[in-house]
Amino acid sequence: MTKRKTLRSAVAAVIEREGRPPVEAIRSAAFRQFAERGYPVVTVRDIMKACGLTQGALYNHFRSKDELLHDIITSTQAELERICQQAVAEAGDDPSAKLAAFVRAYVMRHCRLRVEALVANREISWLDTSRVADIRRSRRAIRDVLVGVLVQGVEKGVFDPPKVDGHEDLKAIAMALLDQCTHVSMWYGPGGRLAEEQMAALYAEMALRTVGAKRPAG
Amino acid sequence: MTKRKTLRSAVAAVIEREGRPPVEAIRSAAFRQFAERGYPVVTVRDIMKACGLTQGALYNHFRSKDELLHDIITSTQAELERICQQAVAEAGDDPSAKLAAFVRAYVMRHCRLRVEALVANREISWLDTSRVADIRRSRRAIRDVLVGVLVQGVEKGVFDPPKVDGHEDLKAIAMALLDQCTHVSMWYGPGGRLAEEQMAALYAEMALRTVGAKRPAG
DNA sequence: CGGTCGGGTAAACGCTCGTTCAGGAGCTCT
DNA sequence: AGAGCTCCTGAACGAGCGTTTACCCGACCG
Repeated sequence: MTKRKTLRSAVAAVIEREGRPPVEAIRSAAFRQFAERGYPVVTVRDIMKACGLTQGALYNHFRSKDELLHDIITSTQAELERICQQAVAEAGDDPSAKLAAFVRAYVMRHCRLRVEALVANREISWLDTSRVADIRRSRRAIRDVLVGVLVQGVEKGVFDPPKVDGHEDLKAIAMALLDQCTHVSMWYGPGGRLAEEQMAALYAEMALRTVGAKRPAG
Repeated sequence: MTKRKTLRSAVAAVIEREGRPPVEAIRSAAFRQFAERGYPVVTVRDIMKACGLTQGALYNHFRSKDELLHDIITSTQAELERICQQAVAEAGDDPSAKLAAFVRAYVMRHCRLRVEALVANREISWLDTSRVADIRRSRRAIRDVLVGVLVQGVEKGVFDPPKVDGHEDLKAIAMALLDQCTHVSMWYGPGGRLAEEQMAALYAEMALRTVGAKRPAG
């Protein structure tokens, strides 16, 4: 009936132990190790040992160590881009609601998928230049979503952002907000005092204050 | 009279070309390259070629590549710690003035000494654990200066920071502010629209808004 | 003016890296 | 049952790393 003990190949052993096929196990082990120690010092042997295979087996699933990194970063980054756009799109017309939704989604994701976010943000530079361009484009897209919200808020008169010498620099403000939210993944841990939702709420509030959002009441 | 042409050794050649002794030239070349490409992928040969010497000469000045990194990071970090403490100390008694002074000094430094700040913030993890402890201690010290200012502001009733579920988490807010200010060094460049002083002013204003500082007028 | 010595050179060492490849084990299909 | 396919093993390869070493030059001192 059961096919438990009939599976005895190396790949079946991985599935039994990890509950998923080797490709997934490799991706996950790589994520963890890249996050903990950094791409250049994690060896192919390290990754494969962590999922109970030998070095050579990597090359049945990825063309190179570089492609492995590119693969896990792009999937994470694309998902993040999708989440941010969706959050803004679903938040209605109010710029404050859009900003809050954006920040909440962004922070939630960076708390919940800490490891993935950390790798995607810290390890791009090891990719070769053509691959790194992809990721930078996606980052710029996310930044532009945020800038769009800020512009709209200013035009509608519901944001009153800081000015330097009489002019706003919304791009700089957007960068500051993104830096703040992104690097939550560097220090937030499940041991912290605040839950993910509380972090998201705190950061949304800080963002609204930063841009000078006029409050519904008070 | 002049001793110009009498200096013809390799060390003298470095001084003539770089205007400083080899130790300094090595430190500076290492800074630049670590910032651009990251500690693990910059080789000893790279660094020494950049200042016109051969690999072996490094070991007349530093015990190892690791010690070189430790040396340049600790000096930068100690200076930053000093600057932050001094800024707060000289700002008088008003928490808002202290916060603004802290942020201004911190951001100014991260704009002006972009490269140094970038290395000190990004490359610690490659040091061995006993050395990394030093740096973390210094970072914590800086954070605690900021937390101190926030606590004082709240006690005096001049700050009204965001609350989650009725409680403030000043440490989280301090981390958010520091993340924001620190990562200026990742994207700020002399080509940007804002000068260093303008960046500092912008970030100080954002910080004051974030903590809900009551304004002197209005 | 010859000895001393700091600080350079260039070759070599041992090691580990990413990657390749010949060989083999187990699954599926007829 | 056996061919064929997928996928893993484990040894091997060449390159590049940080570091050590033997040697040497030029400046300084009595």
